[in-house]
Amino acid sequence: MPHTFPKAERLSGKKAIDRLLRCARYGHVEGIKYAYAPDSGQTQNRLLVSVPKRLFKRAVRRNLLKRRIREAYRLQKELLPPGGVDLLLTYDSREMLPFARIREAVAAILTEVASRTSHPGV
RNA sequence: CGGGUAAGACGAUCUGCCGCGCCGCCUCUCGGGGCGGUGAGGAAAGUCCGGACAGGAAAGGGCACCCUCCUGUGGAAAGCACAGAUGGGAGUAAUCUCAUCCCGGUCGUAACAGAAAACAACCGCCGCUUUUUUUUCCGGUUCGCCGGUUUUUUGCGGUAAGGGUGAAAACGCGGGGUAAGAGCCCACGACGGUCGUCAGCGAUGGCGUCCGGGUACGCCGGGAGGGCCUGCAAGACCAAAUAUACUGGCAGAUGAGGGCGGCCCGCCCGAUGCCAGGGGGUAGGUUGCGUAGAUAAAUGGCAGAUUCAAACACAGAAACCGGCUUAUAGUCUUACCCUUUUU
RNA sequence: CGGGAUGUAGCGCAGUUGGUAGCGCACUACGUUCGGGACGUAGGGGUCGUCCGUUCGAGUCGGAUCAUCCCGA
Repeated sequence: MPHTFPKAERLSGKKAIDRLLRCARYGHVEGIKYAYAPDSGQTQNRLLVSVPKRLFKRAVRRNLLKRRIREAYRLQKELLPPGGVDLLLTYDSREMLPFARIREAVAAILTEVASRTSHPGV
């Protein structure tokens, strides 16, 4: 699997986001809250990244954190097999976490979501 | 050498791997793929001014309301820039910084302190008057006193020099003058103004001349110039689903259609129902939009090298343009100032 | 993104032509009561969001800055 992140893998549009939030199941690891909803009808997974303004007032810092989260997802996306899963990652710390910590957190989230969506009976 | 002032520039570069937005070309199994190009700032920020652009309102003009206010030049304009003028303030200095139209008003304020905060009054000083003289002194004496002077006291008047408080005290100094005093008068100086002249495009300044005498701040009025309101979430276009103005067709009180559990019967409610066209209009999309131009929003991650004390300043375009203000590690250039040392 | 508004005691608010910063509730002490509440008396508590400027003197006037809140598809 190539480590790419094209436009089709980005979650956009008001209806798609409404569907995700309405059907979402939530979780939390260190520094990041996440929500996911399977069976979006798409063949690939889609990702939405958010860093609240109330945590970081400066746009430069929000942009940097969003880029780090996206990069962490791009490099580790094989942990979550493609199957129409929509995923929302929301930053949830007042500290600027370094890239290594964010990568670990995203890996944990992807592993957890993959186990729950691909083996629903377990 | 060190410290400082002013003006200006930069505020990372390169290599490897992976990755992103937009544009062009090629390929294509129409999902995509390949190649090339391009891709954040000096403030992109705050939203403090101005302009374009867009919509709304409006015959024209005035009042009201709001903003601006020394001079010249630049500029589309600006609470803009540059250069200057006058008067303060900071600094040893280079230099920085603040203020600024004109005229008027029985206009207001000046806390505390102080006699008084600008009208005056009070203490004091001076003149006249009254009173007290058992109590100062001098002169005259008919030895009873008389006149003057001094002290005390009453009233009237003159005066703003003195009152040392305050952030601020009614031009300064010298002389004359007076009962005592005062710009009351005079000389010099300071301040404000008239006129003349010279310099300057001008604000203004120099010189001469004559005149004047209560300060500071604020408020209100006057003059000149400018200003309609709202803002890209403005505005324009395309346009699902649902409801529907309007038009046409069909069915319909001889019951269309709906409800009672899916069908039949039965019961109940009952005048519109179905189809097609169609305008406005919502979600959504396109445009507005730019040789960066997205639409949940692109410049990043990892490793290394370089100059190096350190690559860790402030900070991310969302419609555009000209300014202002604020944040900013560090580096460089030019001019100048100060201190110390050396020559 | 574009428009607005507000910061004063623990909380809610006053505070005009600049001159000792106040009110209500709350708090502390005392009184009252067998005890508590209520009531009465007395008292404490303030970088007036922050930094400059004007002034002899700013909560107040003029700038800048920070924070919070509201409105607009």
